[in-house]
Formats: sequence, structure tokens, C-alpha cells
Amino acid sequence: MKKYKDLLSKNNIAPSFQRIKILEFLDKNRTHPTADMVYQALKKKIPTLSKTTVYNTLKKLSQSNIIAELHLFENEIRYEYNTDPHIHFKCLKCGKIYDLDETYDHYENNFIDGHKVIEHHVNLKGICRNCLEK
Amino acid sequence: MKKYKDLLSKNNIAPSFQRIKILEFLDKNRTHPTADMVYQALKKKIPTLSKTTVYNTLKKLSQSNIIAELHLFENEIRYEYNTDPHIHFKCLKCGKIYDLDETYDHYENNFIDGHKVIEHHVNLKGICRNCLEK
DNA sequence: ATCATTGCAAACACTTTGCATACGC
DNA sequence: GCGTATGCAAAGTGTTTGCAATGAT
Repeated sequence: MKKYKDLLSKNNIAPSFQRIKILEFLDKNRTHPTADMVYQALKKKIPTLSKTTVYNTLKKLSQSNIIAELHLFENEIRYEYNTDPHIHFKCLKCGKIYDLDETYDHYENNFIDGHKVIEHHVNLKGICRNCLEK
Repeated sequence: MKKYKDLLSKNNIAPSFQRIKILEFLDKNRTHPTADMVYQALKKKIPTLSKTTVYNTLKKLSQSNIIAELHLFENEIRYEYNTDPHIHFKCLKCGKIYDLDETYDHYENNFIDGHKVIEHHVNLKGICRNCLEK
């Protein structure tokens, strides 16, 4: 996939087969997976893949801001392909995490109590529309 | 401390010496400590204290909503004595976490895209007023 | 041939669990 | 004395590191 190869090269990350596949997976599966979920999914197609490579790659990609590390509600890291600012909603019933297109940049580059705000993260919890219907 | 003893009893948690001390520590040190920080601080005064007790107590207290478990920006759990709704600000320079009295209940008990919002968490990052002055 | 990436295994940090002892009512 | 809390040690997760083998240019 040229798209991913170019993106990696542009960020001075050698576009190895594994890295391209991990990046492609995150682009095509917007499910906020953990490192282990990425590993489990890709292992099927790349039997030789190691968890170490997944961890190393995810760290490299997030350091280059190609993907984002999420620290949502549990004590675990989840990853997502970097996109426009948005907020996260987690369903308390089914556990699914949704991206919401709310920008909510109320605080961005603003000052609160004298503190300069650079980043903001809004995490919501509740019951998702699918679970409400049941 | 009668205050803590009563609070524990009211929640059907036996008000043992260790539990009272852990709760008192969180009330008097609003520094969002990790379990280990609580342990290190209290071990000085209670040499026999074990980490297990700290972990077990923190879990019990947060299950009763006496304290809150925070999943802020790093992949670790921090705890705080439960108070009015507020948001958190972490300084990128000094690492300190501030409580901000912004309520921001824009989404609370509201529906977004059909999802019912029950909880919300707003986490900000930036440079705190102390670090800005330097 | 060189250099970086990979992947195994071991180490690591944080948290939980099992269980015997000790404590409080 | 009974029942629960404590605290040690061991096990369990999620993540990182050391290093030899592999792979790409």
C-alpha cells in the first residue's frame, strides 16, 4: 500500500512490511484496539509476527503522531489512527468505544486559572444507542 | 478520626486503622497519588503496612464511591477523595495535576448521536501558571 | 557488507489472588 | 471464639529491554 509506505517514509520510519500492515490495520479498523488486539488480529495473516514488533511499532507511530495513544477509562493503552479532533464515548453495557464528531475546543489554547491549555481530552461514558434499543 | 470512621461505617466498610489512615491521607493530600505513592507515604508512619492492604482498600473505597479512580494521561491509576465534579489539568512541564473547578456538564444526562451520556471526564494538558512564570 | 528491523526470551512494573496469621468485637 | 482484615508470597497482566538472527539495500 503506497499510502502507508509514503506516510512512514515521510516520518523517517523505514516502511517495513510489518509496520505497513500495522498502520493499515489501524486505518481500516477504527476500533481503538489495544496492542494485543492488533497483535491477535494480524498474527492470523502474519504468523511470524511478534508482540515486540507490535509494541515497538505502535510506540514509533505514536511518537511521530501518525497514530494516537488513548488513555481512556481502563488502565490500558488503546490506539487510533490520527484524525480530526473528536471525543470518545464508551458504552457501559457493551464496552464499545465510539468516536463522536464533537470538536469541543472550548479550552484549546486558552487560559484557565492562569494555566495555558494545549491539549484537551473529553471522555464520555453511558449507554450507546444500540444498547438503548434492546 | 471520627469523620473517616463514620464515612466508612456508613458504607459498610469496617473502619480499620489502615483504612482510616488511607482515607485520611487522600482527604488531606489532594495530589492524585498512585497506589504506590499512598503506600510509600504511609509506610513511614505505619511500618507494617502492606501494599496489598493499600490496593485492597483503594479498590473498596472506589467501589463505594468514597474516592474516585482516575485514568488520566498515563497508563496508571490515580486516586482522589471524591468531591464535586471538576476537571483535571496536567502540566506538561512539571507533571503536576491540578483540579479545576469547571463543571462543564454540557453532556451530562444528555444524548449525543443517540447515546445516553452518564459520566463525562475532561482532561486538559498544558503549561501550568507556575511553569509559565519561570 | 552494513545497518536496521525482527522476534524470542527474560526482565519489569503494576495489580490481583491465595492463604495463614493476627486482630477486633 | 468467630469472622474479617492484614500482609506475605506467588501469580497474573501489560509493557519494555537485551540480544542474536534475519532481512533489505
